Amino acid sequence: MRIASWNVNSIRARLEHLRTFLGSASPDVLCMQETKVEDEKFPEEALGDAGYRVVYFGQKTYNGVAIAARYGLGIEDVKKNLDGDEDDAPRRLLAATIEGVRIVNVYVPNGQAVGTKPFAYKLAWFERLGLDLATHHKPDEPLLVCGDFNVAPTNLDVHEPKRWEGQVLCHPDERAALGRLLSWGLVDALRERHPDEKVYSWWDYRMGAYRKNHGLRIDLALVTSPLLARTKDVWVDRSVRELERPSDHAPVLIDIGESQA
Amino acid sequence: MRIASWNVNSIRARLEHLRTFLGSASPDVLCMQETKVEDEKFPEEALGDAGYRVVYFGQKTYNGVAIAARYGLGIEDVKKNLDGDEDDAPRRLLAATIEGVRIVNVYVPNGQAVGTKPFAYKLAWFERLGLDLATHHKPDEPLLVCGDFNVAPTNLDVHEPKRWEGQVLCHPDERAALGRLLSWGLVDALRERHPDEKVYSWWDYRMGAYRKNHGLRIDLALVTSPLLARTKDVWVDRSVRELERPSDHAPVLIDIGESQA
DNA sequence: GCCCTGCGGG
DNA sequence: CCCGCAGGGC
Repeated sequence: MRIASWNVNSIRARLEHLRTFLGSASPDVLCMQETKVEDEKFPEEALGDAGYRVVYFGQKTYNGVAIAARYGLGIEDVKKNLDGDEDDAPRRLLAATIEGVRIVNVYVPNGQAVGTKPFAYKLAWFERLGLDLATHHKPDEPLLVCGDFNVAPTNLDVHEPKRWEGQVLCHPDERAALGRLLSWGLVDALRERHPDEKVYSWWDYRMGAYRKNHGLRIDLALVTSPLLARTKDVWVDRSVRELERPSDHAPVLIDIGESQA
Repeated sequence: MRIASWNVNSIRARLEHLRTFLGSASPDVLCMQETKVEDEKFPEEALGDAGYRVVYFGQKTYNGVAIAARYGLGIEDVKKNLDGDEDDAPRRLLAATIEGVRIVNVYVPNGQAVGTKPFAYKLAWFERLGLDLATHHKPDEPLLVCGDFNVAPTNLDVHEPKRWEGQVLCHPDERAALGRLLSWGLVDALRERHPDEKVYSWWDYRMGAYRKNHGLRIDLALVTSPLLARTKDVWVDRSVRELERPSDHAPVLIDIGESQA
């Protein structure tokens, strides 16, 4: 089973690229972030025409998450947002079980700048995500937590660590929060498979960052040990980041083999 | 010599279509309206790459006119706006002499709604245009006045005259104003050559008007008798109106033969 | 830079 | 329906 995660930066602005990606990478499941569309206006038909059933949880202008799965795959036990989130909370989490794999699709708050209220909200959101996982799951279940984490785990995941040191996306407090999440029983699958590779998933639209490969790896696939054992490979597909008017993120993909149970 | 007139509805939003049109119709001269760009930001290079020299007279957001002529053709005696227009007047007229033909490129005010102040301004603009022509030209000169006139000359130029009766673009006062312009010594070249054809040049973006061919002919090529004698044909080229994200107008083209003088 | 939301103009 | 613009987010 191939699962992809992609911050599309507006699903309506990215429909053509979405078709291109589904056609070329052919994932069985696609987790999307920053769909930026309320559910009533979600382009369900376009996904259907491409051969995917989709569940979505979005809002106007900001945030919004969705999971598309190839027709024939069941999408079970859908969960929206974190426990305790009010109805008007930013829509940042969508979880579902597909082919026995629990998939938690997250769009972690960006945090704006270190020391701000949004930054505190981001750190708290990480803690609440940890609580959520501990409440509903165990580290020995096949669980994938993927999405835009808005944190580069280590300096290996940053093109120019000096320039980013202490900045939002690279701050020790964010890395520690991610670390606590991992310590529960998750592994950063790409880094596990490719311990030394410089791989990025996001390049700022500004300053010609993509052209210069000034990127960060902030889109992650975290897996429990039973899923890690089934993981064949993890990689970033830059092809859609090369197109005209792309999302600022490239998709992360993970190939998972059959369960031996 | 082939001269085209096209309301592009933002030249920057239409650059790709513009290249397509110049490549397929291959006009020697292209008069554009609603360029919607200040002169400092005019995409002169794109036109140059396509093989055209260009003069322009535009402003931010609204209006704006330009004339492109194939390299090798001279662009002489450029005139901007009507006599008496202040510097801050809407930029709606650009005239130039090319290959001995005086070309007056106009974007007549829309008029918004009958009875409004903009409507009165539109009627006054027509009168001032007439004065301008009478001041600077004679009906026995080779003169072309082309552009978006925002008037459908007769009900033959309207897909559903009943629905448009008395409305702006079809109101008797506008038609009379256009009539006075013609009475000075101009002929509606397309109608002269095709007396009974239903031909439209503009279709509202809304209500699927193009799909239903609910159009109006408001883009005109008016010629003096010496030019009429040289006119081989006049037509509307719908090809660029069929593309994705088109202008709401289609170009009008006129083919003019060599002077016998 | 590129996305969103309104708004005003057509 | 499709432009432009301004303002905010990332």
